[in-house]
Amino acid sequence: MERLEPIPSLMEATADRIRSAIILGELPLGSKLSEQKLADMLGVSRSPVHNALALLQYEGLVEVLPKVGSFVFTPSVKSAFDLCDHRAVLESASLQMAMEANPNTLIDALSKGAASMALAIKNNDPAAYTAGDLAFHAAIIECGGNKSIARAYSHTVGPLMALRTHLFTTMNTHLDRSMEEHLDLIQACKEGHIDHAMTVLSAHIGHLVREYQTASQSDAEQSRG
Amino acid sequence: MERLEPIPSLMEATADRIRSAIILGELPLGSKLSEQKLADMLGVSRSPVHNALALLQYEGLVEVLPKVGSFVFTPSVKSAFDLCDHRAVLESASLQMAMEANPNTLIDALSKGAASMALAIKNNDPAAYTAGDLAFHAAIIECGGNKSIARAYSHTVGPLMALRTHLFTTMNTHLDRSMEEHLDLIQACKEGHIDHAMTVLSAHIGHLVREYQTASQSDAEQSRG
DNA sequence: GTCAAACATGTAACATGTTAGTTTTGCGGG
DNA sequence: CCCGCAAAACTAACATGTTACATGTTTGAC
Repeated sequence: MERLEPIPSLMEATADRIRSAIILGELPLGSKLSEQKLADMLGVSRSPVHNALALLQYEGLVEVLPKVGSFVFTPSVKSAFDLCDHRAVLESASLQMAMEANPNTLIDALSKGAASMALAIKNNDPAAYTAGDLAFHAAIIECGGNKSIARAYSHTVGPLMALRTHLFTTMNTHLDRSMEEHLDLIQACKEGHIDHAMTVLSAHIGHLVREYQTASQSDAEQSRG
Repeated sequence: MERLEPIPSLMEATADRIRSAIILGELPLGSKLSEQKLADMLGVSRSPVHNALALLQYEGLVEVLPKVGSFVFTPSVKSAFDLCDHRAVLESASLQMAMEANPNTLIDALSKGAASMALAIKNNDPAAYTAGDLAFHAAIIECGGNKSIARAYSHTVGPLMALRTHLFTTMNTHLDRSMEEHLDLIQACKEGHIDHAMTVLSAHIGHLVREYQTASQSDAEQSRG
């Protein structure tokens, strides 16, 4: 019999709902999260909300001030850079590990991700593109085969997704260039050029950083204007 | 006025006590942690214990099976490797960042750590040596200046400390070689040879991995014998 | 008028009762 | 003797009452 997925606890379900709300931008950055109000809103008691907020604090999406309250995280430009650099480090290392251990598995997984991204561009479906992008990069980590790195990586996903959403109005993602970089990466892997692949990957994430930077600058200008 | 450090909550204090007990080997690997019994033992109610266990799960020191119980983590050889590799990745990256940003600060911090380690060897004080070692490597991360990486790094510390304790009977740490590697690293930094410094660092952590491996093999043989 | 101390209010942390799910055990049938 | 099933004991998850803390406001002294 197939291993069934564990039934999510109420706490986890609560965390999922709050996380989604943050990532989707329904809860603005920095806004206060009263445990009582969240409990009433979600129709549960305070316990699961309390524990869910603790979990989200570990993920970096929520900041908890003891005895005062919880708030949606307020990322600085620096922290966005840190997240991106961190991600680049983990992905580069995983890419190298994957290429040394089982390059074909990696290339297959990357190709699959790239295919769904290409389809998304064709259909002009940004959400699908983002999903494909996530899968592409998750595949690198997955193929690296290091559980500890995978865990750390997963903790960068939520905050970066939230950033992307909240800066979306001013972010103009260059889908074509992004797509091309992914294909370059696959090509480098196929040719066995690990160093070049790592360079491409770092550059790719570097572009993401620069987009966050310009987006946050635009945001700041809009705030002043 | 200097910023005072925040008073730890009961939950955090509870987590600290359980963490220490695991790292010091008072709670054996894989042993069951009943929330009720821990609460009675520590003289607190179940709530802070429950939340503390959730925190320790996030740190990787305990595994929680919903509705069943919590257990001290049971590291496999693979997971020990993963932790070491992960650490090597984070430290290498931080070393590079620190060398590019403010090499002198880094060298000062490393020298300070190395000094206390040398003193510990002179006094034949293994605990002090471990503390100096921790400070040395923490300094690399600190000087890297990336908060996201620092957070991930801190999550590798507890499990690795616990491993070290539990394998201590069979681990014969080569203090002299370890000390020498640290000094080599500082020298490479002073000369500005970033690549060489990263190589030395990776090799140093690689030695740690190999010690875990031989120690766990000895353990296995003892179990059979 | 200014400053500080008492107070009122709102908050999460903690304690504990209740519920629901899991594991173990013991008994009866094969 | 072994297997299956049922019941009991145990466990954590959840709900909620209580407490202690943080913070903003008012008031009284100077």
